[in-house]
Amino acid sequence: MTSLAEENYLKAIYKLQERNGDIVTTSALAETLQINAASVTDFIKKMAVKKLITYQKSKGVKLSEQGRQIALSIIRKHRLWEVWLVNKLNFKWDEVHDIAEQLEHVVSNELIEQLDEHLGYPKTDPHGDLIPDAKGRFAKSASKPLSDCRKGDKVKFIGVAEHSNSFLQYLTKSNIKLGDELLIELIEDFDNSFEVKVNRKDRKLLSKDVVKNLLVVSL
Amino acid sequence: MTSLAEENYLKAIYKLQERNGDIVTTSALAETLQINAASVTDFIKKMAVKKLITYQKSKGVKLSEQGRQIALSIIRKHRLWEVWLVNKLNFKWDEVHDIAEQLEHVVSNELIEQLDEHLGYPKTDPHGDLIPDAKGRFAKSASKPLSDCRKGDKVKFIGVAEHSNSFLQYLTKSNIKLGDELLIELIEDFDNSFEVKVNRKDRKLLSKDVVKNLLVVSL
DNA sequence: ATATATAATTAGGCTCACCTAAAATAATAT
DNA sequence: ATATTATTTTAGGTGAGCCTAATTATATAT
Repeated sequence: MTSLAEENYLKAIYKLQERNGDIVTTSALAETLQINAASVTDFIKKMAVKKLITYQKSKGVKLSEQGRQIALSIIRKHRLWEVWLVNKLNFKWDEVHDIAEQLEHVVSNELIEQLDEHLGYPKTDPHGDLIPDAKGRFAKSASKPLSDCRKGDKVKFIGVAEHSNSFLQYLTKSNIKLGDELLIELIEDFDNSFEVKVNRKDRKLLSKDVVKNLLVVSL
Repeated sequence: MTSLAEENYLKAIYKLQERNGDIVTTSALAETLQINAASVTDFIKKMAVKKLITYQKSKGVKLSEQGRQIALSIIRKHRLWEVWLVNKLNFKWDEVHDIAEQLEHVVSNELIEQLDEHLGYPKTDPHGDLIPDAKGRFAKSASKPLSDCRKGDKVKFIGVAEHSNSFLQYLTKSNIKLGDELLIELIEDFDNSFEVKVNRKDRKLLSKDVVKNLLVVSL
């Protein structure tokens, strides 16, 4: 049985591995988990004994295959619960994270498979993140940041690279939603801001910090 | 903030108070929580300091008003989740308890109120138990055990006094469901078993142990 | 009323998941 | 290459929630 703390460590390690490459440092873990580095050292030693991770002293940690599977199952649960909260309970996409953080630790395979069915086997969560299947597999998305696109490109907005409430609320306020079509009309040389046409209607000005966090696919 | 352990103690005390009268003994709590009596003594002293209960040394505990409210909110959550599991996720009434025991500890008022709405504000859970409202109030049901009825009585089966899987499964197997009409055709003197007609169709023989756990209202 | 049995409490300990402060190691700057 | 800085680990400690064994209090039987 894996404890709540272990699950949170595994999830954090998984996300840091995705983002910052292979090996995860003690301090990075301490920062994301908001836990003292000394405590992290302590804990990862125990996790290594349990073969949830591999640990090289003073270098950092990596998920074992077993650890990766557990991390993915938690991510699966988290994202399915988020879909439920938004699609069935009418929550907004910036309101679901904290609740899903609690729900993701509920243990029952039947529950999660029934939930998946109830939701119609969604492929993505409300932020466009892919939902792994029961075996921890998911298709790699071909998305890239809008900031990597060129003037004239026509793309579809399918995900966010930044999940903070302030960013999500900014998009809501700006009426930019997953699935919207974006046409790049101009890229301002000076500040790398983008002028885009949304759904062939509204013209919007998006700052550099915004465009790098919008994930899109070519149309 | 009340911890997981505190919530479980409060719920256990509430149920024991309902069942066995006002004051709850250390040993009764230890038994229901499957925790050593010495640990219970320890814990209830701390709960008394927090004013969740009143505690008289060597006599037992009672819920404070605050403790009662928390207990009721957990029971509310538990029962709403059970309704969800049965009505929306197709679980059977004997499969939901353990999952609801986990879900009941998720903290979010918005969540539980949205869930309530999503379910159409149910009054009872899948076992016929009443669901308290957000303020911890619920109507007192007029139900009584079938064993208190007489020959010739026509009643409706609306709840169970015993929630064990084996009992619930027995009822399922016997095709006896909440809402069924029961007509008492005969009460056997020797062993207090009942012969009843279910929904004006099937004649069923029910042992003493069964009839005392079927809760009914007169029709 | 006293002996016996049952229940509750006290005392001392344990594990988990955290902490701070100090020491050791690794990375960076001169 | 050495000094400085940053990171990681070690050592020792804490509170929550449990444990066993021993003691004290309460209930029951004679």
